[in-house]
Amino acid sequence: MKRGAILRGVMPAADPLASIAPIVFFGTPDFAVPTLAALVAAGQAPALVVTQPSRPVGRGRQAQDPPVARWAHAHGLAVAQPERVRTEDFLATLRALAPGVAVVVAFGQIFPRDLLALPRYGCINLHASLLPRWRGAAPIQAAVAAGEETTGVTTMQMEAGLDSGPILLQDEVAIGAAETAGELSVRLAETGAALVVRTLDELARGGLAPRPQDAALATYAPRLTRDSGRADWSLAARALAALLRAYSPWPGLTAELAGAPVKLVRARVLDETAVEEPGTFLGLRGVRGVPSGALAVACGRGSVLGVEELQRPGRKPLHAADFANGERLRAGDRFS
RNA sequence: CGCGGGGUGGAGCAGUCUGGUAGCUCGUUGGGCUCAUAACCCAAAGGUCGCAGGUUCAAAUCCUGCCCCCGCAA
Repeated sequence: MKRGAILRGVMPAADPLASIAPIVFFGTPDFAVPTLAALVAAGQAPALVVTQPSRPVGRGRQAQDPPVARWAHAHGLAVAQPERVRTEDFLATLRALAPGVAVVVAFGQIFPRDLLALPRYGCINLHASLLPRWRGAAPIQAAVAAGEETTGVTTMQMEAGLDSGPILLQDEVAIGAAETAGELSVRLAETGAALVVRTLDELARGGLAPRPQDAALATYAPRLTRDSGRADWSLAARALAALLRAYSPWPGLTAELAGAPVKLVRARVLDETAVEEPGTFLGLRGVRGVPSGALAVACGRGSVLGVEELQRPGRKPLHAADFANGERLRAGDRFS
């Protein structure tokens, strides 16, 4: 083929993408899958997919491969699942590949300097925020929790600091008024996948102009923990609603009622005011578009939250009216 | 054999420990009342108590096995 082209006097332009090959992909959860798929679709299938080892997951008994591992296996890609990437063994494996670039998306392990310097074009990370805003492990949740209306995705050149590397490309994404972090994450993963493909393309053509981050504008989004989600009723209903969306589906926002935990599954700000103590149940309210209504609960500064769906541990999520019936809720009962 | 909760009229629950054929809050249907309401009053329909076996004069309740649902293990 090549030869034929030359004979016809048409020098094939060297494929620019060849210069950054081979690609090594690092990623683990669902968020990383669209990027991997996009690379393959763009004809830039990684020579190696690195992902976390299988771990026991779910109610069932068995260890399960992380989503990226499953996808890679299903599509015949080479997969490595090192317990730790910072071992000499693993670095040697990588060196043997002589990667042009590493693409890192929600991998879950910190890269040692040796690894950062290993690929000829370095390591490129997809981060789910508009850096320098929301560096760290939970950028999507942080943006939603802060009640922001816009966030985005960033590709950056990785360096030793946490999400501090020079910005390559960014794409803005609007946050829906009722959108949960889980839902937003799905959209950002898609947007990010396209951005990564574009980034690699421009990298290969030499068209990227890395912009250093303004560290003064940086904010941090620490990893959420299981008990991040305690409902604080002294907060304004608007803040509580934002937190609820941010902590959905994990870790969830939990309150206490009658001495036992209740998870708040869905809620909205109600257009009314209350003089009762924060946490006081005010009654069942009709809400347009919500057949089962909402439990009105007093929050900070007289605001009122309408809880539309809630769940007791070990039970399935219930709509407001069902919950109120089953629990024999009466106005004046207190959440805490 | 990772830990734990649960399956009772259409919905959500109580009753199970201390066996004696089923109750609560809703919904549904019919009627009444009201300017009006996820308001109120009256009446009615609707249940093989997850499945199978066992113990017993008698099982939702005790014993055995099985099926299904869900929470937590970042």
